[in-house]
Amino acid sequence: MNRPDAAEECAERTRVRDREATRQRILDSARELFTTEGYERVSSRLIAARAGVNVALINRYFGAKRGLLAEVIAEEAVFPGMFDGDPGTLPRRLAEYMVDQVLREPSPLRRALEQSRADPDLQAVYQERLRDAILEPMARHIGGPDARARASVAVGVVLGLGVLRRVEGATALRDSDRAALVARLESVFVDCLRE
Amino acid sequence: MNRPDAAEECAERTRVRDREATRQRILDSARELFTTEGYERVSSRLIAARAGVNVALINRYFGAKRGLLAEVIAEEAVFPGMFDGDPGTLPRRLAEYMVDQVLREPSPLRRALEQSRADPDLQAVYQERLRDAILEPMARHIGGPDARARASVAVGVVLGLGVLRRVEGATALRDSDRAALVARLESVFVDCLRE
DNA sequence: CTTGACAAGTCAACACTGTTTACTTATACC
DNA sequence: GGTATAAGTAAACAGTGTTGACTTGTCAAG
Repeated sequence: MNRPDAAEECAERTRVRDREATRQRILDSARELFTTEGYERVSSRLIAARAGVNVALINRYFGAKRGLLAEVIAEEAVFPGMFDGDPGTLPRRLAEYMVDQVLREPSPLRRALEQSRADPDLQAVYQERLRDAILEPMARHIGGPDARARASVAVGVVLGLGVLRRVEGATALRDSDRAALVARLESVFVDCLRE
Repeated sequence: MNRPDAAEECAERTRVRDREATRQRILDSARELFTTEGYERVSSRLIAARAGVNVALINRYFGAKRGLLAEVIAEEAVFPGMFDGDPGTLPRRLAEYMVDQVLREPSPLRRALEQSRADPDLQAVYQERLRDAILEPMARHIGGPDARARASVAVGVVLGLGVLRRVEGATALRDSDRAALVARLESVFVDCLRE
């Protein structure tokens, strides 16, 4: 049916049986769909169809649909380069990062991932990511006493503004003066992080 | 089968056909299950079974499952009495509220509802609730220029600490000194809200 | 070159979800 | 007392994630 001629299948020969290539196809399809549609809106069958593979391969290669999301999350960078510079300028850099994330549309993947936090099975994935990629690096970066507690408050602000932007749109913040908002957030982060 | 005798059914007579009572039974069952299990973990059929009614009645009375959650959310108070007192003491009261919400286990319903934010169809419900029950009251309460923007930042902090507590457990914050944490958050909220 | 083993890929089913439609039945009013 | 109307029911629909048995391509050893 879909193979009208055995000789014609050379046109399909670009896709030989290749575990790694197939895995990557699925992963690419998932990332694209999660990005544009969000985790819960995308079905396994759609991901598989878009990747041109069989549905069962998702579970074969990733255990389950959530394994796909876990992998997509794992390969996404958070706060790129934020914890490298001078710790004294971290509040300012955080403030600018937040404003530029709040004011402009957030990255589609970030948006999709934030929409996918409810899946109970994903809780562990998010927890690990939050701790290892954000909380701990920030705590190490600022140093001093109670570094983790101080970092936690700052991270709380970051997360909260993200939620506000997603749920309510953060319209009031997007309409306000950028410099004033950066200054306000900077002093907020200073309070969060000071010893 | 479940009616072995027509005369015996008088034992079941406590439940006559009563629209309002049935509606309430479903609502109670849903609130209890959403509270203990979370929205997505609870199926319509389970809610109906627990309420002792037919599944189809959920859609008859609430349109859809999400209508049930919307109603549960609507009847739940948020920030009780927070926007009544002196606006000058709002940062302190917010800080204490957050610490006592972060340190102790949050109300099960609040926890369940926070876990249910991913459902795309619920977005509008949460948005309306956030604006009408939190953002606008707080903006009115603090007054002054850019009240909505200032309130938005404070609400962002509130939301973020909730997310942090739910995802990561906010262990570092729960282990830190209560008075110090209240003081830190108070100054954070002062920064958020000051003109 | 042929054969066999193993991995890659497929298919159909399972158990579940929320929702709808057509149906039955109890209640209250004329 | 009969009947319209609402309350309640049963069964199906279309969809989900997931699984196990199956087929088939690939590659190495005989």
